[in-house]
Amino acid sequence: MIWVNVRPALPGLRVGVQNRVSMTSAEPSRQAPADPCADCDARGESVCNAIGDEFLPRLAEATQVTHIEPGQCFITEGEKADAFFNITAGSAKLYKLMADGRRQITGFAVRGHFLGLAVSATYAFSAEAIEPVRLCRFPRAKLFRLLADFPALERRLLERAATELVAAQEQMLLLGRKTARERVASFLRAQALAAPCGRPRAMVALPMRRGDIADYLGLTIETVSRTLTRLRAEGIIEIPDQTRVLLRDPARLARAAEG
Amino acid sequence: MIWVNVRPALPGLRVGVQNRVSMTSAEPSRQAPADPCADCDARGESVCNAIGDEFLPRLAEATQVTHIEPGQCFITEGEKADAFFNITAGSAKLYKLMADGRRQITGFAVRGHFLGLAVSATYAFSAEAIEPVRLCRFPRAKLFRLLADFPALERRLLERAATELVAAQEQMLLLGRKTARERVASFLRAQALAAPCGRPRAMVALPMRRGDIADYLGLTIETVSRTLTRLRAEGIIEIPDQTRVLLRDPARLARAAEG
DNA sequence: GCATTTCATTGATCTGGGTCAATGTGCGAC
DNA sequence: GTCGCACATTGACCCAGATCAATGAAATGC
Repeated sequence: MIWVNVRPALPGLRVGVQNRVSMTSAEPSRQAPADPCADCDARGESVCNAIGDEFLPRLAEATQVTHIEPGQCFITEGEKADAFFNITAGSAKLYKLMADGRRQITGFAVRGHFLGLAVSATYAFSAEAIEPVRLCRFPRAKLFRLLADFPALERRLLERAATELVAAQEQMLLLGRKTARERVASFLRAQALAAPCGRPRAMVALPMRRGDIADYLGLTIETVSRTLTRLRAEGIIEIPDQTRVLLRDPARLARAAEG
Repeated sequence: MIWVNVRPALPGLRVGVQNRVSMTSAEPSRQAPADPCADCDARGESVCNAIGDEFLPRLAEATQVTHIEPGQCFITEGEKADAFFNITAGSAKLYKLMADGRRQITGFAVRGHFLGLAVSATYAFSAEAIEPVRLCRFPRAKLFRLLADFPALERRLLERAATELVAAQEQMLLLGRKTARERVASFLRAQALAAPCGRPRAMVALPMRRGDIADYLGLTIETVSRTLTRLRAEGIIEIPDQTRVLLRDPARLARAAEG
């Protein structure tokens, strides 16, 4: 039994940190603003917006802006959890591995996602960039100090955690009880809704590989592919290219996602 | 395709609330203590222990002690989420249902478990007592006032949510990628560890039905039963009666839970 | 006591989705 | 261009676990 949809690439590859705060000169410039948090285009979607504008320097002091290339791993399951992350651009996959290589992707993270909430001393999952990722790295101690000083931030994190728990329960239902067709249909619907920008869209971006979708839905690459082909044959979706799907008939897709 | 391991019983049955605080007379008695929180035998395992002894009257004022009989439902998916719950005795199952009756149990809750963290206006899951449950019911508004006044409580809830998220990810791995044998073995191990009292025990209590285990592990009753029988035949476990399992060979059970 | 109900176990058979294998289909390098 | 590589798709076949069907084994009622 071989379930490995992972390519043999570089697990746990570590990535250089680019600390914009300390690198920045006194006068702001277009490339490297004096205060990365003030100019942050992900502030609207991020938990950090619980911190008022007047305290942005304090926030900026606690974080480091980092860039991750596709395929690179920036969190490794089992390693010491010494930092938290807020994704401000790009997309990543979060996953757990078994000893024999079986993989379960537990979620995809996009702009505004906060990672690393684990209480434990070590990370419970790994995270790898799909598209180029820009993220803010918060050393553990600094984040805790922020949490102590800004109760609103803690409240925001609690809300996030609760939302993720609800999503996790929905995913358990999918993995435990849905058919392959229902899983793929549910996934397409969820991706349409979860798009970083606003309301549901007919054109869904799928930056991840088929193998990633398979490992997220508890299926094989072949079943994902066949199911997409069948949905297309039924006129429910179109597949202009490998990374995009057009939802032609959202109502029938919704029905396909349930019984 | 029929997956329904639910018996046709009374969904959404509501339960009378016994408010001990207001019912209690001025002088404490053995049956109905003046301050239920001061005498709470679940305080050690509960989030409320973030609130110092000196504020226990305030805590007691915010909650109602309630008793739920086995089979009765005290949270119903989709209903208005107007309260939170802390279980102080007994055990319950948490689950999501599909329109055709397919059910996924997302977890079992025992003493110390805090339920209802959903941000949304409605509950994302249902909860039904397995053994007689005693719980503290916190009206939404009162809990929020507590949270505002006791940051330590909020921190505790955040820790709980993070822990549950980690457990949910582990369960996704189980549901998405493990074989029936691995699932049952993982479940038995987890139950041995999650016992309300202290460290792992060889004798594991299984108060839930086989159908509940099946709906938790994404299997059928028959597969759960056959798998338990096989583990017994191999000398890994003993099954003195339907509600208990003795782990004879924890090491081999651990191996059975992985590859 | 016996009848009834509920739940668990066991066996026989079936099937959705996994496995194995071959065939597209870009896309970057040269 | 065309070679090579990485993915995705498609087809043939198989098997773990679901389904269907009895049969045990406790618990409850009368």
